Amino acid sequence: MPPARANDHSGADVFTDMSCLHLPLGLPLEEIPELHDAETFTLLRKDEVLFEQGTPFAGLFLVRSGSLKQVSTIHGGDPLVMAYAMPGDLVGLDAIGQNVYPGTALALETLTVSVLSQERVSELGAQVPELRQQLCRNLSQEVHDERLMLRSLLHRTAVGRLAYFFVAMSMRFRRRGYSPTQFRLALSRSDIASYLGLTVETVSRTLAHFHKQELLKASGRDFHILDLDGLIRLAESSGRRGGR
Amino acid sequence: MPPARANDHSGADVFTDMSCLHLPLGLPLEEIPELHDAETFTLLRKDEVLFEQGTPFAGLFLVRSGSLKQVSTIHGGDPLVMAYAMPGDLVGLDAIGQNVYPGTALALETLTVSVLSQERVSELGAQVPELRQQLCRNLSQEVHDERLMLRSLLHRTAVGRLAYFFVAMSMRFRRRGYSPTQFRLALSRSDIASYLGLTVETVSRTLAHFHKQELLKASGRDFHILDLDGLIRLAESSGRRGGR
DNA sequence: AATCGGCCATGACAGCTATCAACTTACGGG
DNA sequence: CCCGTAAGTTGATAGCTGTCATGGCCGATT
Repeated sequence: MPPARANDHSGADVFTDMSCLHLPLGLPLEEIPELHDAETFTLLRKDEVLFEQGTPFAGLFLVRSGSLKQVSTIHGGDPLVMAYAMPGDLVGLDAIGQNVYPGTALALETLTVSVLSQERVSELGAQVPELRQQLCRNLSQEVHDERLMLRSLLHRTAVGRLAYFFVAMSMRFRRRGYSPTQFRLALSRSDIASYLGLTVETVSRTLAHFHKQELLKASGRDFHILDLDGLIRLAESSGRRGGR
Repeated sequence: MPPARANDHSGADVFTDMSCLHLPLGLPLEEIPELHDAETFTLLRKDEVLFEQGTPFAGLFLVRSGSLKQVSTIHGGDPLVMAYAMPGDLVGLDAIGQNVYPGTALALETLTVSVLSQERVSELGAQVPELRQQLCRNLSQEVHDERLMLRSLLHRTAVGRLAYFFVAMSMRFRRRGYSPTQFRLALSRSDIASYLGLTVETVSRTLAHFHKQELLKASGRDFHILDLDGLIRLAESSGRRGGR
């Protein structure tokens, strides 16, 4: 655990580790100068939307502080929590397919982002062609990781899903230079449940179970991982469906 | 609510949108001449592998006849069926992230593919820069669709998952110009189960259920959809997890 | 300070599905 | 033609988890 600090842009090739379980579309492309010295900061308060599902692509956003969730609604059904973005994550990349944002980005708390407008993105893409390629690669990589994660979640029980979730979160925080064992998630239980395909009650019960097993202590939205290896073990083995 | 329009992706129903649920990485990019007059055909018999998980990217493959499945193994766990490719599908695109094939491609029956070697791909990418972009877009699109599908599958019961599966298959066949109500899948029940995160028994029972309801008749690997609308209704509503 | 409402936890119960097991069917080889 | 193995089906059972209902906790508003 590198004793990194809050606004850590060190971006030193973080991707050497297969970036397993990289939930949102976060990229280590913070070397883009435009993202740093930009006075193009935006501030949002809780529950304010950064962009809405279905609106045309307007730009990318780098989370500076706070966090947001991305939710997609199918068909007027329930909105599904698709991703959680924390400081350092780049948001909006998944709009490149349709030139439309596939989900609504909603601030979970006071949030500041720096904006990379569409024009700026195009410019950059033209100026530095390898950037586009790099972006594409990273997107592809992330998205593939997530696909794998989702497929294995399909085969896992609630215990396995939540273990997987916290292991993933732990890795993300570690990568960002924060403590991998103690962190705060702005997501509600309900958000977590939606994200994992469970119900609030099951999430609650499973957290209580983890607590009893001395694996993870949750109080409100603060989490303290006591036995990461135990969680990893659960995440890997605790699937019950379609074993073989 | 914004006047949802072409932004369907979200709003509009997932099924009318053609590209949704496009299980494998199939692209309509058959305009590439190299793919047509290529004498670079390869023939594989059942159970032979086209490429193995973890091997470096060597090229793309266009399925000409037969079909294959792509399976990924995590951690020495059970192999998961990730995708099913039928004639017209382009396979191997998901290797661009890591330059490594993320899964093993296995022929489900006698299979012919035309090969687009890595060099050829690079050449083409250089010659026609918009091709690369197009490819990237399509990949992104597909992968996002699949992400949405997987997330909603997480919230669905066996009935919902299988209904979803067959509706998706129906769409794919329709897109390819085949009958959307009668088709043959080379996938075994076990493959389908793995693909959907269920067990063989549940798949079997659910198919029997569909049969009784006059929704879908399955005999062996031949499927005959009797009530597509009914299946769509099930696919959309038959989720039980995390309602709100 | 009191109240209201959202979030969270917990219990009871029912429904769904994995598991185990037995059986049938399909298919390929001797 | 018979048999052996794999694939598919069906049944019984147990376990997990969704649903419904209750109560506590906390923050926000009055």
